[in-house]
Amino acid sequence: MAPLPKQYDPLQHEPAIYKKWEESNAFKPNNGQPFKRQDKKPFTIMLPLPNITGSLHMGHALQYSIMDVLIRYHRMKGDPTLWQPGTDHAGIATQNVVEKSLRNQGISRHDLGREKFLAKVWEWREEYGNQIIQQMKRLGSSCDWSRLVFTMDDKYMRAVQEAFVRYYEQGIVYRGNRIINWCPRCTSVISDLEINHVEQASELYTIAYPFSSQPGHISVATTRPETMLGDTAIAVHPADKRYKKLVGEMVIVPLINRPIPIIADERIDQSFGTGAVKVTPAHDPLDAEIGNTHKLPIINVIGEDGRLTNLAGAYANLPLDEARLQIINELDAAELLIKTEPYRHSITLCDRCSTPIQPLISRQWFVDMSKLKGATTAVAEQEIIKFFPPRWKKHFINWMDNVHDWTISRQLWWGQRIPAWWKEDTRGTAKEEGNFVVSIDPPEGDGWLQDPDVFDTWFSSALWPMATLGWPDNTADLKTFYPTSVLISGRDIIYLWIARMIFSGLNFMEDEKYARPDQASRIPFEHVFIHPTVLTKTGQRMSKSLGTGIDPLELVDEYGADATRFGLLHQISYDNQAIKFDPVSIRSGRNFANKIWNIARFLESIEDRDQPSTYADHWIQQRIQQVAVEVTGNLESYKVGEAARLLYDFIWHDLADWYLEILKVQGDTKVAHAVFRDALILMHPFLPHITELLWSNKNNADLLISHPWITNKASAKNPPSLDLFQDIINTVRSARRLLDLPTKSVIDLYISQPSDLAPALQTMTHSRLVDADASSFLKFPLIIGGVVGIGSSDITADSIEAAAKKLDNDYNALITQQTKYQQILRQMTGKASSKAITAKKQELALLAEKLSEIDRSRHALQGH
RNA sequence: GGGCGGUUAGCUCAGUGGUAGAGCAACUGACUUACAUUCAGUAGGCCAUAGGUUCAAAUCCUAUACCGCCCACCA
Repeated sequence: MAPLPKQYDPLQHEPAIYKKWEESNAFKPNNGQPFKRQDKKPFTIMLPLPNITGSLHMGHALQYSIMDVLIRYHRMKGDPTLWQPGTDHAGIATQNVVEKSLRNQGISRHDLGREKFLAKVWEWREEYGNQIIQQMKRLGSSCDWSRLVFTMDDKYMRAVQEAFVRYYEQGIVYRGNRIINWCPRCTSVISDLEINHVEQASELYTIAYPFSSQPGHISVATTRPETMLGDTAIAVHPADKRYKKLVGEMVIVPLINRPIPIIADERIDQSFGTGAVKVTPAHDPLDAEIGNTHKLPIINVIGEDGRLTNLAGAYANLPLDEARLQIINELDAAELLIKTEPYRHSITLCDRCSTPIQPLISRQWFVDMSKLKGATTAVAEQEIIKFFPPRWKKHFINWMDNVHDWTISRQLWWGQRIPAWWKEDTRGTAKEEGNFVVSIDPPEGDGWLQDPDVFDTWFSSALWPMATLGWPDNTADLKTFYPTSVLISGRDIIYLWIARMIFSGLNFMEDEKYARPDQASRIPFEHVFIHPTVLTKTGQRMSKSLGTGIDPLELVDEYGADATRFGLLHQISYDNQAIKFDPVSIRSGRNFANKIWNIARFLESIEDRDQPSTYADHWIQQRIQQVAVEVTGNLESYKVGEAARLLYDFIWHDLADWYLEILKVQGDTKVAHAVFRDALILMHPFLPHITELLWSNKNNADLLISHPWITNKASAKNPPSLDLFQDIINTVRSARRLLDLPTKSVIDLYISQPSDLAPALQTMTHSRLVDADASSFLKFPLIIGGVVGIGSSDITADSIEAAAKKLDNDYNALITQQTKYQQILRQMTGKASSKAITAKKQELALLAEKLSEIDRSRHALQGH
């Protein structure tokens, strides 16, 4: 084999290695072999399905790195391992993207019509929809690509429809006319989870509503005067003394002269504004509830186009902001506008397009959460599903406790059509019951029209763990891989997706057909691992629109996939909710890969020798066993960052800095090769490409990706320690600096304890060991006890003085410490555990020893 | 309005009861034949503040401040 270059070039190797894996079938569970009677439980991760509009960002890069580490670890452990990939049609997001590109050509989707528009979306999807899959591969993700699923595959859509029909039959899905969040720009309803509350400067208007049968008025504060056209009551708190007598009176809505009653309701806050509130049941969620209680009429004055409706009389068709201006002006002219004051309050915006949301009443499909939340909360509460880190359990339960019914219909074109049928196609006229049929196929007979609406994207992705495995059929895959092992995600989709998968799974797997006797067998996954969010170095959110994003693929191109993965993983901690990403860590990942590369080069270059094992050989063997145990433990508990750091420190410091330096002089090369081989195994999940490459360079017949993990237990109770050796070397090195000895001059060295690493010691310190402690030697105490003596003709009077000063300083520092420790020991006596006291006494003994060593050294110095 | 995180060296972060660590940056030295994407070393911290528990607190408890995130129907 040609000699390896000094520097590892990841770009030259990574794609070819990936190809080798793909061709080997390693990504498939059991290497693609049919399942026999499995003794081992499968390990399965469902990929949080990326949108087809997506391209890889930093958050993905981290998430996929974590998942790939766990997948590869379990695969090597011998678990039948499945990483199920797929993409999401992403209704609103995709429709918006395609609409935007059409708009650039001056076309609206309405110009094309539904069918032609959908054809365009499919075209777009063909071209760009799998971009992120390619990017995942570049990162080394070992998904089973043969199972790639798209949420609008025929089979998947069938499952979605099936779920809807079953929910309907169970009475969980219903069609209702209720107040919902309407986005005028998306022209669709959206769910409570797809809105954002943003604080904004605005005005609070106080408006006079005159009494109808007496002089005077009642004052009402509002931030949205235009909704007054839909007012059907004024509400006050029943205990409010100011208004008690007025309850039951009628007032006139200004400008439109509609009489409405004053009602009493406990939901009113007496302390806010005037304590009297206008009630607009059609356009405010709280008002809708109040209206419902008091059986108030509902007047829809805001339409789905964001303009006022015909019910707004003279204001019909006006855009909202214009209507507001006009109404304020007219109120002012009529002297009914009492005051206008600046006011900060939060408005709701569409999560997708930041358009202000209009609450309005509309006929939509809903999932009745009251029927699902109990079981869902229970599996979290009883830890049938476990959260990592555990604090997310509380978040989850809290959200479930307060969850509202879920609006699942969307007025979009791109998506999965709702399988409901009726005779008239005018939406809204279909009655709640009796006037439509819910079934996958159209009902018998002519004239049935399908509901034009599509499902919320999350309704379909909620079925992901089941539907990708073949549900509603009770397939072999479903039997084998469901429940999956762990769901790994950022915290942003805990409610949008994770919660919905859980209640979908619990509900649909209950059917006898699946033979799932308890909740533990129905849940979609056993663990939920919430990983940190990736922020910019300054703690900002990474976003394309803010220009704060960093493209992970650029990092991959510059430093390689392994370096990018490792750099990210090295930065995370199990308990952290966010990392401030610094690209320097990727460079350091690249350096680490290079370090590994050069360790391999070095091991290639040394000749095998038949030397007996040294103490260092035993030490490194024990160390890697320990590391293997700790890394394994960390991976089992999702401490991926901790595992990465452990490996980094072991490889760089223990193995390269110490062991290999010793090996240059003495030691068993067989041990070195074996330890490095084990290190490659342990590092493979983190740096899959370079480890695979070096593995094959070592003429291993198998692929590392499929090689068994190290499962030995750490054996030695008192593992050998290199402390003394390291202490000697460090002490000699700093003594050299102190004495200003030329780097290359060979010194005489006496050590108080013998070492079987004497040859290495001499080389690493440029010294010649001597048996006896000559009186002319300068003595330096070791940290762990003992002393080294240094003799050299290069020692000058100046350097002796410097050494004396240093020793004095050290001595004084130790005296201070000794005093402190003695005091602590006195405090501890009689109160602390005997173990702690013994430890403290030992520390003191060591201190005393060091002090006397220094003292002797000082005396010796004075002799010079 | 509620909840959850965080606050440790210039920067990014480890460290869950025994008196503080790493990497990067800075500074000093070295092209030591695996690696200058390297090696050896130096310096740098009242562990946010105030109380409390304890022989002993960065660590446990309580408040406060600041930063971040999540949830929420205050017109």
